[in-house]
Amino acid sequence: MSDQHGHALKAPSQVRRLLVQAGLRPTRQRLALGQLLFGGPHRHVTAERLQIEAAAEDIPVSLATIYNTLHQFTEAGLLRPVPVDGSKTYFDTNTGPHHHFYSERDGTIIDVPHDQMEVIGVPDAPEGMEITRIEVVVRLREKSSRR
Amino acid sequence: MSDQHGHALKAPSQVRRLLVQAGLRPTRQRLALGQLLFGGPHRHVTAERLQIEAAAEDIPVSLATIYNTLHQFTEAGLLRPVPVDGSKTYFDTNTGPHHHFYSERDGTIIDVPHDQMEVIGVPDAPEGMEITRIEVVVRLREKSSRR
DNA sequence: CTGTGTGCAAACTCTTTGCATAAGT
DNA sequence: ACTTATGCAAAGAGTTTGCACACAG
Repeated sequence: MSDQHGHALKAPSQVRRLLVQAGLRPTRQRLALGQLLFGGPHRHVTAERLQIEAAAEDIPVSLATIYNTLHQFTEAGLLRPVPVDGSKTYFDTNTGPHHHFYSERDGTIIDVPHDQMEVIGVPDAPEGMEITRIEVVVRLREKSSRR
Repeated sequence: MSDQHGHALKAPSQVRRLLVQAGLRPTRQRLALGQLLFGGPHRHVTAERLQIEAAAEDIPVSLATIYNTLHQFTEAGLLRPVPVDGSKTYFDTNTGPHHHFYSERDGTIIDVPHDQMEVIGVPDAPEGMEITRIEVVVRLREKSSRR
């Protein structure tokens, strides 16, 4: 349902519906964060960044609530953590199948459509286990200026 | 060059040479940690685990030194951090091209030989950037106990 | 009203740092 | 001796938790 690898673009009323369907009360904070997350193109955010953006919209939300909300959204399937690197946790609004470019220089994450890059030869999962998903991260660095 | 995807198996004298070549003094602690890391098959360790193992070998090493050493080894190209998930940092003694299984249940990492699993259709790097490497993590969970 | 959500501050985990002491060459 | 490494404890970063108050239904 809805768009998996397109854009998340949701109007305020749609964001409200999203929350309600997930069994989450549409509170001021959750609506604001939901709007920031799903109101535009897909994005990759950290808790810290989201707090800054919320504050800029004159809806200051405590970090505790940001974390609570990010986890609730994740459990509801609206977000997905991206294990790129380092200590910070990134959350991706795109929960569909796709992969990532990761710039080691500035920590930027860029989506790579699923149909553009594919993994072949995936071995069977060990006995009693099953594959949840396959994550591909293409690490980038600044090109060296000589050759 | 040595073996990239075979085993790390090094005798004590070889470990000593490894350190010296990397410009690191072969101290008691570094030799012990080096032996634990490179003395057998390739492995994936956390700082904490390494400390426990060192202590078991009657060479107690402080956590600060463990971290210092892991980073020095990494800079020397003897180790490589594996960005699987979560807050802990895993270090892989296999610095050659290969990929990983990651068990979400117990945090176990298993190597997948590079020639067994391949990524096709990798897009060009953005302007001015180049690809350092491609990380593939196949996430596993216990097979459907429910649904 | 009733119960869930929020904010605050304190707690926690993993990792890093500063500085006095110990060890390698 | 001279220099670099180590250990300790304290500080830091990111994330979590407990509890009183606030707010949505």
